[in-house]
Amino acid sequence: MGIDDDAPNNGLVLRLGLSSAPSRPDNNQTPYKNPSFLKLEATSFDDEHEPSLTLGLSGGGGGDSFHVTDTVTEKVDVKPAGDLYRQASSVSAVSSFSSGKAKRERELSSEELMEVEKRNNSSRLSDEDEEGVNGRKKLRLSKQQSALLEESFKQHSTLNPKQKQALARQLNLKPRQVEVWFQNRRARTKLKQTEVDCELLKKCCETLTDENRRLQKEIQELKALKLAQPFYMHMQAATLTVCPSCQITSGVPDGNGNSDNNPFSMASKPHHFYNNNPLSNPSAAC
DNA sequence: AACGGTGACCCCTTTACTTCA
DNA sequence: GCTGAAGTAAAGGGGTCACCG
Repeated sequence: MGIDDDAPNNGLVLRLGLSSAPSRPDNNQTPYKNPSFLKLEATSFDDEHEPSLTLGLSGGGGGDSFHVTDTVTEKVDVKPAGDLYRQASSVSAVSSFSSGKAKRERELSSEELMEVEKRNNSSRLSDEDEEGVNGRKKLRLSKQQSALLEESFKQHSTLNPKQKQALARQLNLKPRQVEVWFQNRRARTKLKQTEVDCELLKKCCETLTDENRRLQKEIQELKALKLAQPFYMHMQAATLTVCPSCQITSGVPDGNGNSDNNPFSMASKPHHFYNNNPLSNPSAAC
């Protein structure tokens, strides 16, 4: 991609970058696996290629992308942002002890079980337990409990065992319940973030599509102008470089092949945006 | 040192219950 | 009162990592 010396001078490259990999919560050992951060980049066109824009939701192994091609036909290819970090692993290598129940029982240490049993004699859990052992009863957390959990979640989105135990004691819940609540809470947070990202991408897509349309129009105009006045265009290019879309003017060529000074040098030095919000730069080119 | 088993923890998906319009 | 949607607690399955023998 890009423009070299023998390429037509009207090749333009437009890039827009957004890549904010979020940092992992402090008290977790495993590497951060959240794939949902945005990366928008790269459009190019010249005489041989149709204008195109590509929007990507990057970080998941390259699988997630919007692709917008052409100003007329817009192809949108969206794959769900699944956890590709895990999808690559084997189909099924399940331990013989990994059945659900065994797993659950395993997760409750004997200490916890005793504690739970004690609590069941006196707490609201036992009050709501009357449906029977097999029935899946739905606990509704009290406002106080929810508030405390929320407060705790604000401080750290994951819990270490001590924190979990303490919180469970404080809330009069099973440690497992606290754990599950945090899991669900993290999931909700992630879902919300995904929705926000999705909206952001939609807006970016619209912006870039508009930009693409506009630039294509400019190309057509420049082509027409070049055909009509080839000599004039040559002189103009040799002395002055003007970004047609934003009217930024660079200096005259220095003879060193410095891209900054080449006529219509946008391709070799495109306007990049490194901040985290492409919407703060409504014009993708400028 | 390499390896397999195990426990702990996490995430994702699904299920089932509750609440509310 | 019934119903469907939304919210959410819990279950189940599968993955990673650390530890141990």
